[in-house]
Amino acid sequence: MSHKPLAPETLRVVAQRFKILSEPARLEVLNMLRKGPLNVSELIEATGLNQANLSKHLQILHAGGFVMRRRDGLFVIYEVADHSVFTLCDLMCGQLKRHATAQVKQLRMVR
Amino acid sequence: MSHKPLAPETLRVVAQRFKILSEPARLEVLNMLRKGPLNVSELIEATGLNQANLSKHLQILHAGGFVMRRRDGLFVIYEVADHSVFTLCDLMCGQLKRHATAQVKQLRMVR
DNA sequence: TCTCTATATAACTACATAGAAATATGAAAT
DNA sequence: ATTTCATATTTCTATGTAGTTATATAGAGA
Repeated sequence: MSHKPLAPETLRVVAQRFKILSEPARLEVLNMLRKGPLNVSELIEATGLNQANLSKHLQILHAGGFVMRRRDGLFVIYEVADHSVFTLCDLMCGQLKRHATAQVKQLRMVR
Repeated sequence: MSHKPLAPETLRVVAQRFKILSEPARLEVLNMLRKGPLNVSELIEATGLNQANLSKHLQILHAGGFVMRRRDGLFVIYEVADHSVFTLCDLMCGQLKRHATAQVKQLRMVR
């Protein structure tokens, strides 16, 4: 009756990737990069995050392979590595809407 | 040049949903429920989680609308509410594989 | 070389949460 | 009513990490 157990290691690495997307700041960074590459200074302006904090988030996104980077003189330019991340976000939004709708219906039944 | 800013509230709730999926234990619970509904006792056995801990994870999954529950006598039966969560996981796995492959290629270039 | 600018890292604090143990709730059965 | 079983909740501890400040690195130019 039980389902084939996924390797604990698999569960860990997948969960870890979800964790990277579980910060509003990082989602905003990805969203800002949706239209195209930006350097760190532009991202500071676009997101309002302070330099050190943004840099940390960028390292995390980069380590997870969500963004690529290249140096251009003094600047470092970041860009989305895998646009399927936006598919993920859209799916998540869809679930969110369905869940919210279900909750509203539930409330209506109570009244 | 900057992208349309998403409402901070939107970013927060989407990030919060990703956070729910960012725990190996919760992913395992969902995976165990993939084939069909199970009660808590069966889930304890299937996952190896202790009762209190599993119960907490189930509350979190339920609050997020990932699972539904119903009582059956002494038992409480949980079931996946929205199977699109598995689409999310599959997408994440795909990204993971591409990222891993890219890293291997990168290593080859260094040698 | 020294200096300036852009970005990264270290060190720290504050807060969130996973896990475990103890206790509470709730439904059935005697 | 009380006992028993299944599940939920509370309380506590330990760990992880976001944000901030201060400092380090790296490249460009004088």
